[in-house]
Amino acid sequence: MNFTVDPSNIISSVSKYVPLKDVEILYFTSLLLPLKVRQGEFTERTGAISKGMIYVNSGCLMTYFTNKQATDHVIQFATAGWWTGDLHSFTSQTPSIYSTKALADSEVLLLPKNDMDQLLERFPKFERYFRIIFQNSLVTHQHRIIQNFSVDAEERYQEFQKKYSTLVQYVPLKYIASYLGITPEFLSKIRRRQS
Amino acid sequence: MNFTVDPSNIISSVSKYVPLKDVEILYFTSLLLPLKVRQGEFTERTGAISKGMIYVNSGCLMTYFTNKQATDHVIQFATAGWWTGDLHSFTSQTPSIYSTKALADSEVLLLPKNDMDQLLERFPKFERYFRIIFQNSLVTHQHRIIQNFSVDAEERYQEFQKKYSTLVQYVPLKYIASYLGITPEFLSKIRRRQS
DNA sequence: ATAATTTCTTAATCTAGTTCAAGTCCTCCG
DNA sequence: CGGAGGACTTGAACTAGATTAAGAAATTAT
Repeated sequence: MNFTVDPSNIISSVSKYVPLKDVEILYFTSLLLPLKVRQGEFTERTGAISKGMIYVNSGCLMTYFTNKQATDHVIQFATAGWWTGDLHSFTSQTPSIYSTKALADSEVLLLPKNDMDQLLERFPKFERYFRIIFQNSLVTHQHRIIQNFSVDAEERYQEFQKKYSTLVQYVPLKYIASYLGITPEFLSKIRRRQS
Repeated sequence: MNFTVDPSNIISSVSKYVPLKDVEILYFTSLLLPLKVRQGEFTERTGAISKGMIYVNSGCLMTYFTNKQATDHVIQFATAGWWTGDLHSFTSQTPSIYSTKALADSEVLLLPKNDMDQLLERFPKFERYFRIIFQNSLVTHQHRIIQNFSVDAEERYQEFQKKYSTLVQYVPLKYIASYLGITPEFLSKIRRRQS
């Protein structure tokens, strides 16, 4: 381990849902692999098996899917305090169909599958934590599906601006377009209309 | 309780992920509220707070969202062995924005919020079960978002037919259209093309 | 600085999917 | 049995958003 990351962020994130004892904190943090990722670098790559769940300590990453026509589709942005990665590849330990890339210099904590399994085995308390994390994420995903069906691109962009006002400043517009499910050209049109 | 439901389905569903002792089975099933729902009846309604997590023992339900323009958007179908309901309303105990309706005469098991909380408190083993359920569901939802962005309606319909071949027979086409994010008229066109 | 590359915008053309309106087919119910 | 309402289809007109191609602006590298 060539550098360390202050684990206080992730600990307080977990503590929001389950109270932790010192021994649990110690064991949990011992499993986390700190990683520095420079802007443009990848933590996960299409075709490779997921290295683990990724907790963003600082910076910003995005996860996207590349289809047969070689167009990218952003499925999520993750800023400090979020978990990201390819949950499917992680769960099934099969080659990933997603890539995860840093949009800014970032510090992340990696929790490999085996280590997570052992963590959950030894301290079932963490089952609760991840159950809540996944449950909340599920609500968000359902909301996004509805939104994509029942709201037009312009309104979706406005909601995005509200919800991710910090991101809007440094995430390239083409990725925002992709996240919204439209082309960069069309996002341009929307932006002109607005001003 | 005016009738009972054989709990062997739900027990074997849970047992697939966590081994259960008799006392756990007994307690768990004691919490489940059996409900008979006739075709066309609702288990959940927009504006009301979620009654609980809904396990489908037999039959088929659908959950949908109605937007300001009064158009329905199906977010999921649930057949035997699936959980359904409005997870957001369930989690936050706020009024639901979804409705859940039976597409066929069905038997469901209701797990109210308080009871689930107590279950998880008393037997943390169930945290694991629901963690896995939510984790898998999350993977499915991510896949659906990607699919809606990168695959056209015709291909989406074909995938649907493969994946839900049992449903296709008795779910009205307009609901399938809604699930796919298109109008019934356009689905009609797609179907004509195919034959 | 200047060149090179990527990002963003603009405009013209095109298309997947919508809307509206009408008609057919089913099913269920008195 | 007939009729009433919902489910499905058809077609014509329309529109949100895609595609293509080009240029302007911003970053990055040399």
